[in-house]
Amino acid sequence: MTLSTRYNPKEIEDKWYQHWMDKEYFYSTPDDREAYSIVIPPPNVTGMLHMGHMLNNTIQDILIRKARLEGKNACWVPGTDHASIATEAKVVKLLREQGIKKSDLTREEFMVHAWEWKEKYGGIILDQLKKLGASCDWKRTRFTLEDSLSKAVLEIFVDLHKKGKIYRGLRIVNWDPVALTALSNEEVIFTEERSHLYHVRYQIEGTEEWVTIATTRPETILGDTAVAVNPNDERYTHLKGKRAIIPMANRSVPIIFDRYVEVEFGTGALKVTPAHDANDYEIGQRHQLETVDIFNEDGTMSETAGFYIGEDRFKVRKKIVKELEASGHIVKIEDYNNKVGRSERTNAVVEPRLMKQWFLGMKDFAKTALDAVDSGEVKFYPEHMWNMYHNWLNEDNVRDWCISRQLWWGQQIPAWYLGEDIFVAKSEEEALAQAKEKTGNANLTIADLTRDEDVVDTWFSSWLWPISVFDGFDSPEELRYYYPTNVLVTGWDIMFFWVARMIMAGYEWSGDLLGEEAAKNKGVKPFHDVFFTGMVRDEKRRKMSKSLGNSPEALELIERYGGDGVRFGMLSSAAAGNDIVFDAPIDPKTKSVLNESKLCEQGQNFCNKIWNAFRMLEGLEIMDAPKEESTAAINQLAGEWFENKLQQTIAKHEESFKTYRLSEVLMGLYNLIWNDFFSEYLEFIKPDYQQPIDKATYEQAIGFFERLMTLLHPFMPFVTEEMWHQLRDRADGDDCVISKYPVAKAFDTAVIEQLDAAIEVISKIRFTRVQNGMKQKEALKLSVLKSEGVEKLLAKPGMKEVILKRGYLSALEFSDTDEIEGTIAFVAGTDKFFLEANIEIDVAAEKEKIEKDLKHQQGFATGIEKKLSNERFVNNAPPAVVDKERKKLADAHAKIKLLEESLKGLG
RNA sequence: GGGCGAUUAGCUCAGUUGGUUCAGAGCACCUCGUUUACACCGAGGGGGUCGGGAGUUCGAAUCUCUCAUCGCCCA
Repeated sequence: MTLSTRYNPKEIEDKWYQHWMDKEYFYSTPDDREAYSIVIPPPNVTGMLHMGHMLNNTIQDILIRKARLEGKNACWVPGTDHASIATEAKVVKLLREQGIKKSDLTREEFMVHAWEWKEKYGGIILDQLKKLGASCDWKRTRFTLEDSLSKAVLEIFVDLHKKGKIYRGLRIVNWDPVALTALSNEEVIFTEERSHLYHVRYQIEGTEEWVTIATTRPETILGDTAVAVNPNDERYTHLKGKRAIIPMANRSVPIIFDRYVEVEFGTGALKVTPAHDANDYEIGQRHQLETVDIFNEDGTMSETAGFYIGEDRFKVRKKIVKELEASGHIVKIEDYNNKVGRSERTNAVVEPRLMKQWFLGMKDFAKTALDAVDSGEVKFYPEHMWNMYHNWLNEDNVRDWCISRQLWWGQQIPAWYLGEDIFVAKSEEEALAQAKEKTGNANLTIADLTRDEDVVDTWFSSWLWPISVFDGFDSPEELRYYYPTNVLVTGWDIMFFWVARMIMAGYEWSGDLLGEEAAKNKGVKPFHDVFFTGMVRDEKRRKMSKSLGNSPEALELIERYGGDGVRFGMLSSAAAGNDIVFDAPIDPKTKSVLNESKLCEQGQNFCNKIWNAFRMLEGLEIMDAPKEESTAAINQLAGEWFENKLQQTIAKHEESFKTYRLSEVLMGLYNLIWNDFFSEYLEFIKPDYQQPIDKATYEQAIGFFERLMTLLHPFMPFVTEEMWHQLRDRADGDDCVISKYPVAKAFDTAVIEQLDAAIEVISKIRFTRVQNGMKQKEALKLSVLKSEGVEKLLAKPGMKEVILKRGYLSALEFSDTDEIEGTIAFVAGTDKFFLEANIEIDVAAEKEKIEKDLKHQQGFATGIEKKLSNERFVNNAPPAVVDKERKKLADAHAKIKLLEESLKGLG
């Protein structure tokens, strides 16, 4: 059978993924083995695979596959997040297209539509992950809104309420006038936007005097209930006890003195609108001000405003400014950049509104979450992420979490109202029982109670994810086995939304759920390590996102370069934790991103190289024993050398894995496989054209190849599985995905160095040939000036033979003289070699080259001499370092001597 | 305003506790090479005073300070 010269990932990748699924290799149940568990950061159920997902999930897959190869019980739990706001918006939109208004539906009817949508379109992303090779335990696929997870949400809501941590309060909240729901602080994105600072004058009541305030939001004037100045501001002290008249509304409001007001800002006088600004609200609280809410929920002016009722706030701003200008109230208008908060989901400008909402007190939680990381129980990679985390969670910054959302797609808050009373309970029955007890009225029915219409924030379910995916709230068995999970791999952008909160939840509940003993033995944290991946950015360093259109299509990339190629590309650009600039170029003509990537191409080329190296091996004829002793010696030497290189690499990679330096491991394997194994080892053992190879060497090569495939498997699962099966006839179930990961063994650097020295000689021979326009493969004689070192080196069996073979030499001889007619000399290591040259030697050019080298060596030697003559260096530096310097100097001197002699020889 | 990170070859980035020629990788570039596993290839090469300045040290890409530029988080 002849194999194509091209590796074709398409059918191969699908074939093996199906095979792994059929064999249920990704399926995990608790057993005697050590568990290695990862929970996926659940992508939005509405989501499509993007570059961030690919990076994130490739990393998780690498870790989980490696654990599996190491014989651990690897369990990667997949799933999706119900994403209240995003999904509800999608469903509402779809219904609108069908002519159905959400407001015409009951909650129950809406939920039926929403679930239909979810079943039909949701979770496409999980299938996309399969294309990438993700080895999730698909039987465990979870959804944050499924029954058992929702049940857990209600339970912990009730629990936290009992503990007094959840409360319902009247606060200024972030209101999204498009999604028509409150948001948490984390869901508001502040960006600087160009706007204006309006200076507006208010008349002092009963006088002809005016006070000028500065505001960016003149439309809120109608909700003003005071004018505030700083008590230390001498400009305004005379206004004590006076009142100001609000333009248009013609209401009179007090002039108050509050230290919050910045004297330097604007005019030093501030209009106070307690209903529409968090700071103003606090001022209002301090001075018992009235709050006047002038907006409807959709951001239009309300009846209370009294003007422009029903018109949008931003249109009204313009109209009011015009009106104020006409009435002479505008003193001046300045250009001004201010921070505008927009809803993360709808991009609507968030309106601060005074509302009753449910909150979770964060003080204690924040401390728990801080301690977990401070104490080192939970480790962050990269470490500096701790700073951001710490900054957010410190007492001054952390604020209570608004957890209620005015939506339907989510877990409905388990609170029932009867008059002024609130009953929080897991079920209606319990709530009713509570109500009966409280009121003493045994005749109450559930119809007398009104359930809270709101749902909880999506993150209020996802913070339980590491516990709830193992059904930890129902039974401890799986939790005791898989929890704490080994590592969480996620982008740092959801550090506060999710990571910090999972830590809080872990410490809050898992202790009780695990039971005392298990909690003590295993710990209650949700994960040991958090590996924060960087954001994937485009050429201009913008975050890749669908809305910007700057992200290549993930599936297109896989289609083009194969899953392995894309995995390689993602990872090779992603050093631990740093943001990555992905190389997908932008078409200058269309301005749209091209689904191309040099890095992925490199990965694809790597697959092809592996494939072709195998084709060479596969095409060899095999004989029992080598015909010649020299061949046997070379093969023996090559095998020894590569075995040691391999062990050296494995050991190094173990260290890198510990700190999640995965791209380092991948590049290491790339070099080991391509350079050391293919370019050196295989070339050493490759027999002459159409000659057979001996069985032992062939077996050894296949053995190396096989181990390399296991090592590479976590990174490039498809090509390695394919090669695994090409390399040998395999019994059923003998698959690379479950092969045995090599354990690092001792290695001998001396063995590595010796052959490396020979490789240097070979390389110099080639260089000499290229420099002098000589043929690469013309058999030439090489001589070497006798030295102790080179004699010892060449005495090693196979060493001389390997130089002869790879240098295309006719002979390799020792010489006693340091000048040989008709040769070109070069220095390798500290030895001088003479390559036969059947050409006219350009003496001048040769001299120039030697002089250049000589100059370099002399400079190098001078540097070291200076160092060594410095007493403080010799006395203070560790002896090993000094010795190395001495050795370096001796080598340099030896080289200088050889070069000088060569120069002399040339005349 | 508070905090974090970055600045190394034309480009994208590695460089772990300061010490093996440590200044590196990939891509790009240049020269040569094709009946020999692979041109998605092979052999060889050029290219950076590690953002500027100062300091600590026997020794600094690495530590400290400072300036500059860029990016980000929080207010």
